[in-house]
Amino acid sequence: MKLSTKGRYAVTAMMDIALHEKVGPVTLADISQCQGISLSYLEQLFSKLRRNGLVQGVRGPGGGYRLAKPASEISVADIIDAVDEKMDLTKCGGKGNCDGGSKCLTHKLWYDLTCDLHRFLSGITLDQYLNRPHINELVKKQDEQYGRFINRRTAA
Amino acid sequence: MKLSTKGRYAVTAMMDIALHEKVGPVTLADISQCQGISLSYLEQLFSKLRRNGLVQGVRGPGGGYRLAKPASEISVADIIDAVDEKMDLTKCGGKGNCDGGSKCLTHKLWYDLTCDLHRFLSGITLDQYLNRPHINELVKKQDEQYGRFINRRTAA
DNA sequence: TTAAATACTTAGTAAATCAGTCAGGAATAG
DNA sequence: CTATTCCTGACTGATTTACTAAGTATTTAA
Ligand code: FES
Ligand code: FES
Repeated sequence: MKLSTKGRYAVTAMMDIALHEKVGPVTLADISQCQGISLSYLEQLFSKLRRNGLVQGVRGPGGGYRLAKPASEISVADIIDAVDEKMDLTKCGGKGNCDGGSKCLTHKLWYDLTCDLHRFLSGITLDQYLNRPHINELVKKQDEQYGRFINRRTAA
Repeated sequence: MKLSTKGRYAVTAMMDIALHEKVGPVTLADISQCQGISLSYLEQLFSKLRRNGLVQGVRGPGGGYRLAKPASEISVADIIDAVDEKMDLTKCGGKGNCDGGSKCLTHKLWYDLTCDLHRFLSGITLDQYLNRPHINELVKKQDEQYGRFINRRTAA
C-alpha cells in the first residue's frame, strides 16, 4: 500500500470514466483535457489498469475505455494497488520471516496498520462518489465547458 | 495526505518510542539498530517530528527522544503529515478556486476521498497498537536480542 | 573538569521514481 | 482508405528517497 500523486491521477481518471459510464466509452484524450493529466502519462497508467482487469479498452473511432466491472465492485484500493508499486517491507522483503519464521516487531507493527488501511480503502468503491448531490452538477458543468459528448446518444 | 516508505519509517520509529515510554527516552541509535533504519535518516525524520511537536529530545548521556504527548493523542495521520510533504493538488494549488471560486470536479473528487482517508488515519492513535497481545512479547524479544535497557530502571 | 554520550544541523549523493515526451504500431468505424 | 482510438516501448529532466559524512551543542557521569 502506497499513496502518491500517481494514485491520485489514476483514481481521478477512473472516476471520470465511472461518471460517464452511461454515455459510453471515454477517451483518454478527453480525460487528459478535462482533468489536466498528460495523455501519454494516462496511457501508461491505463496500461496497468487494464492489465489488472479494472478497465476495458475499445479501439477505433468512438472508442475509449469503460469499466471492466460495475463501479460498485471497484474500490480505491484496487486502483492504487494496480498503479502504485507496493512498497517493500525492507529487511525480510515481504516474506515476514526475520524472526525465525514469524513476523518480527518492525514487520508486525506496519503490517497491522497497513491491513487496517487497506481494509478501509477496499470499502470505498467508485459508486459511493458518483451520486453525491454536488458531483453531478459539476460533471455536467465540466462536460459543457469542454464540449464533451455533444453528438453522443446514451450507449447500449 | 501521502503514504510512502518514509511515512512507514516514521511510524515504526514512533511506535518503538511509544513501546518503551515507561523505560525512558529512546536513542535514535537504538531505533536505527533494531528497526533497521539509517541513523542519519532517522535524524532527519525526527527533526520534522520534533518541529511538529510530536516528540521531545533529551540531550546528553541517558538521553534520547520521548513522546511530547500521550500516545493516545498521537495519530498515524499526525506522523505522516509531519514527515511527508503534502502532495499538491495540481491545477489550483490547493486553493480550490478553478471553478470560479468553488472547487472544480477534479478537486472535489480527490478532496472528498482524502478527507475520508485523513479522518480514518486520525482515528488510529499509537496506543491502539501498544497493548495488542502479540506485540509486547515481540518487544521483549527484540530488546533482549539487541541488549537494550539492560541497566536502566523504570524512569521517573 | 574532563570525557563520553546524546541530540541537532548542514551539505552532499547515488539511485529510484515521477511525470512527461516522442515515435510509432494495431484495431476499428465510417 | 482514412481518421480515430487504443496500445507499446524507449527515452528524459526533475524531484524525491535513503543514505553518508562531518560537524556543533548540550548534558551526564567519572
Ligand atoms: S521485516 Fe518482515 S519479518 Fe522482519
Ligand atoms: S484543481 Fe482545485 S479547484 Fe480545480
